[in-house]
Amino acid sequence: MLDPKRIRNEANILAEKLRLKKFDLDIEKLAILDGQRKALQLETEALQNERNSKSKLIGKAKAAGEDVSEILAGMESIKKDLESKKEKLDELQNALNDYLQGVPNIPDDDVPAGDDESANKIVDTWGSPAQFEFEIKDHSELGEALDLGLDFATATKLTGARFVVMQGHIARLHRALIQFMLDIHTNEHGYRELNVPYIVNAESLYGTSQLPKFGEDLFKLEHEQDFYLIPTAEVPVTNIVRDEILEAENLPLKYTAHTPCFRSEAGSYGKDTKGMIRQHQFEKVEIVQIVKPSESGAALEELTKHAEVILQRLELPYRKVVLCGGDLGFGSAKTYDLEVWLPSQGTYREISSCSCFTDFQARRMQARWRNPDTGKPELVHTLNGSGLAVGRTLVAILENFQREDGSVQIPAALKPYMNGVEILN
RNA sequence: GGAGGGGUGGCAGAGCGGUUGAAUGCACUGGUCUUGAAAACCAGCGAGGGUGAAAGUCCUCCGAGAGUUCGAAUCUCUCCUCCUCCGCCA
Repeated sequence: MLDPKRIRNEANILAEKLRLKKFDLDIEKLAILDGQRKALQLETEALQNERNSKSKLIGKAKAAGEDVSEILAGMESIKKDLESKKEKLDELQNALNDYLQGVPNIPDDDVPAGDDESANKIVDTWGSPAQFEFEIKDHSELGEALDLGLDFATATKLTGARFVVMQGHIARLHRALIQFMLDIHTNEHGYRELNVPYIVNAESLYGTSQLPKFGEDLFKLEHEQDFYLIPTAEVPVTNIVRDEILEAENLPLKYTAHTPCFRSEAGSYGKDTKGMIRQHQFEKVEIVQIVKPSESGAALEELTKHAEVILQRLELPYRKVVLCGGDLGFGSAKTYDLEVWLPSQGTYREISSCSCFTDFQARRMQARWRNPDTGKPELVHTLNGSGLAVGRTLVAILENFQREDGSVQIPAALKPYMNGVEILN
């Protein structure tokens, strides 16, 4: 959520910036609503004040044994008046709040303009795609051909479309990737490893802004309480700081967690129907940082680098792109996508998305730090990125390290995790 | 699942219908004292919001929500959550 004060004071500037994100800020509607709010709030609070001071008078008078009927006389009308005003005020504030909840974050100044992904800018390219002397296969062909490999048919029986069963060496490779990623982030990049709930409440989803706008992407549980399966570890991990005031010396907080992610993938029916690219359940190693506002720009660069290291160690060719305004996520001020080379598609596909949310999530969560310069609680900045999406990393390895006979070489960096297995066949 | 007891400021812990946003202690910040530190003493010290140029001022918040009342941290109801005991269980 944006700062309501800022919207009040700089509506035109913000509207201009939000146009980059293809969002049309309704300044007029906001001005009207806020004008009504202001008037009504003043009246309501004046009435509350009157009620409070008269009630205190009654208390005093009673203690002194005096007659209170005179003071009591006007109270009934104040009460009624207050009740109706309060109700209207609540309605107004809800309407304002609903609107503000739907306003996306302001893009950073260096975010390129553009309507869709075609306007994203390539920042960096690492490695070069291998040249194959034979006809290449895609990951599902490769995986299904393996004796102990990918088994989509069984998963369909067990559950339905967009799930997979991994067997034997592939399952091990999947597990090895998780260990490998977590080890690097904890040992080399300074993140604390967390194990978190895979089910969260609605409040947490509001905090990181999956709700109220993106509820259709979530799996909701049938339960007395509003419980949801997490769509990403970002939700439980970032919400750790919800309603907290952090001490400056404890910042930055750097967390990593491996979790499954559950997405209903509503509205993506035609896309990536084959294979493991888009599943209802996949696993991810997430990295999250909670930082002082002045440090969030540098933190995004660092965090993205941390995700890149994984790709480099795995010898997977990739490129780094900065998302243009139109492609930027709802809460993000700036996002780098890391895209890995997929030989079967002859293109780069997203394998990590690293974003800085500035104070957007922090305001929703009331996640603050005590600024020693002011002594006051101020909002933190939050960042997160995939480091990396495990299923897609597995796909990339299968495809990039495939050999003519359909076997797959394991990248050297994973050898310590594979119990001697060097080739999948 | 059953039975009982709790949830108050950074922490501990009073308050159980009226001048209580909340005693007291610890912690923290500033000051006095001291060569310096400690101790002692004095003062300050929750969060969110409105309004205002500012000083200030007003409103809201004692797990959450609803209710009773002129007035609720205090009374009633529902929910959440924690602890102890019993049962079941990976």
